[in-house]
Amino acid sequence: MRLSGAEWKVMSVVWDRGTASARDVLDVLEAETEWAYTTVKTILARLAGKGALAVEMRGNTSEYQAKVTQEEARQSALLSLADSAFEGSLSPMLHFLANRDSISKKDREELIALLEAKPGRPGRKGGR
Amino acid sequence: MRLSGAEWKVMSVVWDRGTASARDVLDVLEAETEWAYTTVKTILARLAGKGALAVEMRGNTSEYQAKVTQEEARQSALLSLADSAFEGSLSPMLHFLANRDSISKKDREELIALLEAKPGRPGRKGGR
DNA sequence: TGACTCCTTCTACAGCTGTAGTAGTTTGCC
DNA sequence: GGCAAACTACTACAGCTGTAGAAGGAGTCA
Repeated sequence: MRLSGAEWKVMSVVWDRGTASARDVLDVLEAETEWAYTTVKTILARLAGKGALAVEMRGNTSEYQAKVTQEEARQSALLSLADSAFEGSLSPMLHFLANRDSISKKDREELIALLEAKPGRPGRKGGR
Repeated sequence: MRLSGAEWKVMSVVWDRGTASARDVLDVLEAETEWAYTTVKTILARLAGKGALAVEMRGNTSEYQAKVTQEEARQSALLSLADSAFEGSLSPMLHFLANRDSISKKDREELIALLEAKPGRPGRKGGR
């Protein structure tokens, strides 16, 4: 499930709200975009078309609901970026990020804690 | 500098070799793609057009050389992904990655070492 | 000098993305 | 019951991407 830039914006609103109409999405995005109502509709339709959203008519209004989780979408975006830009694996990406000096001390500490907290997980594969 | 999937493949070869002709690129990529020679040429031309590559004629052959580093390209790809999918900041992305249980024990240890090795950099902000 | 081979530039075309407009249907209100 | 508001479905169109084909110049070898 590959999402385009505009699709991410729309999905974010739906993830946030659980369920949303085109109007809801537009109301939220009005702050950051200048989209016309029909632009939102088009993107929603495309998302429904590719199976990212479920649509249900309520009265004369379509209500949209996410069929993929944000986690899943994020993961697949990261994998796809790793694939094109980081030799296909997440770990060079992590290394790259961990090396950035734009990471704050606080972040670093949190991350260390996170990484240390993870269980050993010796042989397990095919997670989730 | 936004690179498309095909452009990443081509840039990778150029980064690897320092300088490359279309033929060189094709030779390397023949293993993983089935591109025609002219496909490679098209992508090279687009990359030159957007300033990612410099071109120099040597005999009757164009030699291409990277004008952006892999680091820069990776960074901007990550920023752009962070922007669309992770609320605009790298740290949720790092958190997300660090939380994946697909990270090997070895990676975790390396990362912890990396993160711990970074200097304190106390008050500095607005990085790079 | 002609046939190959290799390289170049130009052109093409379909699918995806951003961004809507138009027209037709429902609905709520006076 | 009719009009405005809101919704829907359909259509459009330009720019980007993947993927080439065609045509033509140049070096090379018999």
